Amino acid sequence: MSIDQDILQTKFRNELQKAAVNLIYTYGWVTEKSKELFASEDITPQQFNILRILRGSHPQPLSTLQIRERMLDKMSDTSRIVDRLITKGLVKKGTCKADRRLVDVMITDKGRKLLERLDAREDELDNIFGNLSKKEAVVLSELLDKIRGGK
Amino acid sequence: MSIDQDILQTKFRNELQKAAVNLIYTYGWVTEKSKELFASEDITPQQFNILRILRGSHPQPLSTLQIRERMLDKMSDTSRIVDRLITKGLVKKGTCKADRRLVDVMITDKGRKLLERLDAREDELDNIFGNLSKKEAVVLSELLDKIRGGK
DNA sequence: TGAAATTCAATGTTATAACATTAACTTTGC
DNA sequence: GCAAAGTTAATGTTATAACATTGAATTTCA
Repeated sequence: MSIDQDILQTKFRNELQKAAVNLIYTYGWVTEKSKELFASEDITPQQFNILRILRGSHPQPLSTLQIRERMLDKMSDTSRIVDRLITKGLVKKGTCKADRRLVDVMITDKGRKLLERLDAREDELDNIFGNLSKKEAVVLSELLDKIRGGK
Repeated sequence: MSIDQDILQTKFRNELQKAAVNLIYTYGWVTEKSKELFASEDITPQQFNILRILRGSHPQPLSTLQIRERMLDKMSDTSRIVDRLITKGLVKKGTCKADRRLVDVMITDKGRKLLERLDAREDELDNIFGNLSKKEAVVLSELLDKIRGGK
């Protein structure tokens, strides 16, 4: 369905505004879809993001700042999301011995097993964008890069 | 800058995943930019969204549900955002006489004056997408529509 | 008509974003 | 070596998303 029909606004000021509204709307649609998958493991997209980052570095621990640098959402509230993952037993943390300001955050076996279960369902994630061909996905990425390009 | 360089992840599983990550990342970039403009009037994007909807119907009031239906983010917490706008004196509400379950929400003169000040700066909003040509914006909208197309 | 079902706004709860501040710790410069 | 500056994680605050529940009001239907 086109953006004109999906929202009740019938006219846009210009094509740029229409594309901007469409981007915001489609983002909501995509995150909504992905949440369904994560909810089956009782985690949120941000919690998944941190788990994936920690698996990437395992068994090397990462500090809160290192995790934040690798997140899509740079300003996110890493300390508190990590604390929620600790409550769930999916990560653990301790003080870094070399620099006691830092914390060593590491994924637990339980956390890694959870990710393995999600790995088996990667195709469901890909299916969210399944209506696009590979070529269309490339064009989309190029256009998105270009939006941010001026900076 | 391309998405590969913007985030520290060097490889993606496929072009679909790369486009998905790029969409999420670019959404964050765009909303960040637009927030700067709204912050100059001390409102948030969601509060702006509701004000704009109410201006569209003025002087006819809308119920909470009617506002929500017109918002980009359907599940958003309309009652509480409206209450924050009331605190700021930008909207007012009363009980609908025809159906006392509903509330009549209407934009105030102060709210309309705020929107008029932002109207004068529409070009700043357009500039967020200014790196795209009109044709590219059309292609982007078509691709985004297609993502959601399969339902 | 009157009970049941439905609609609607308000409110409660948890997770997050974005920003500011604080306190602990380390590095720098003298 | 020590004071000042810088770094880091934690915490506080406000706004929001998403979901569930509640209670008031209305509609449906027997």
